[in-house]
Amino acid sequence: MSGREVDGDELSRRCDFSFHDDLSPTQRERHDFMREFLDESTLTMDYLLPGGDHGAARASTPVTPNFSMSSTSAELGGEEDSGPCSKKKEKMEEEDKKVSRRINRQAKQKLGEKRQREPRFAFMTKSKVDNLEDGYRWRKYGQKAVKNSGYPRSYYRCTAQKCNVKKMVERCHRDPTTVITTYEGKHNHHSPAVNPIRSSPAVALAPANFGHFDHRVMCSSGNSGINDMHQLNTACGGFLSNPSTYLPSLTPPYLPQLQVPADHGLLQDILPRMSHSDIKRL
DNA sequence: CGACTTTGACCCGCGC
DNA sequence: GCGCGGGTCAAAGTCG
Repeated sequence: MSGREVDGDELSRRCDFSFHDDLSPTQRERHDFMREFLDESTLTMDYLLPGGDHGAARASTPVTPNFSMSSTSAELGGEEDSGPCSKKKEKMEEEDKKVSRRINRQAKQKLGEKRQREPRFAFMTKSKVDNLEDGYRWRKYGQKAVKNSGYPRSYYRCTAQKCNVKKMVERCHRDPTTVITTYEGKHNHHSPAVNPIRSSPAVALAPANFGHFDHRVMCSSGNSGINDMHQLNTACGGFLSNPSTYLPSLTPPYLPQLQVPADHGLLQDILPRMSHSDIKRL
């Protein structure tokens, strides 16, 4: 990644657990109720950035045919392939690749194909390790420094074929013990068996190692306009009502707080299967 | 040797 | 139009 920094203000806001300025009174009431409930049950849940840009349709800039080929194909096209001059040839091929990539993108733009964003959701986890084991295999494809934060953001893609789920992992700069994991998209396959050799020992699924987490999970959706839990759950592709779809290895007993009995109104959207005794405690 | 990580370069969209 | 920042690509390096 380049040394360019990424604004950490967003992270600051994300780390502000008491944020609910944009909620209506009813939503705020629900929100407060949820907070109260969650605080007592050690599970924290909150909205993040309801006005965030994630998933928001962006106006596409008009395609301008002015991308210059003067220093690439046009220029290179006039040169002769001087046999042993393989370096030159390689350079030409590289340039050609770049140009064709650019042309592809512009062609897509012309066809009105906007870069589409899958719904996203994020959750915060207290953890010593950045990349929490979630049962899927991920390949890191990028990392960027976060502005005003000493911690970089890492970009991962699911390694399964035809599955373009991505996740971003970053540490909250206000609370370095908190890891913010943002998922984008939904897996189109079952979670592969986790290779015990390759998985990090710190995140192995043994309950003993689960002590690295404090069971505090914070869910959010970056989609704008999401202002109640049901919408949030929907936008999360059902994550909240079925977190194991996304976090198969964090199913009970590892995430016991994510269980709730039926018929508890709002709560069941988020905590679908909590035991009666848990509710009684409230 | 394949899978994965690292990292500089690049592209795109947005705000000014 | 320009600069900035988020996100992605892809070559090179590393590891088992």
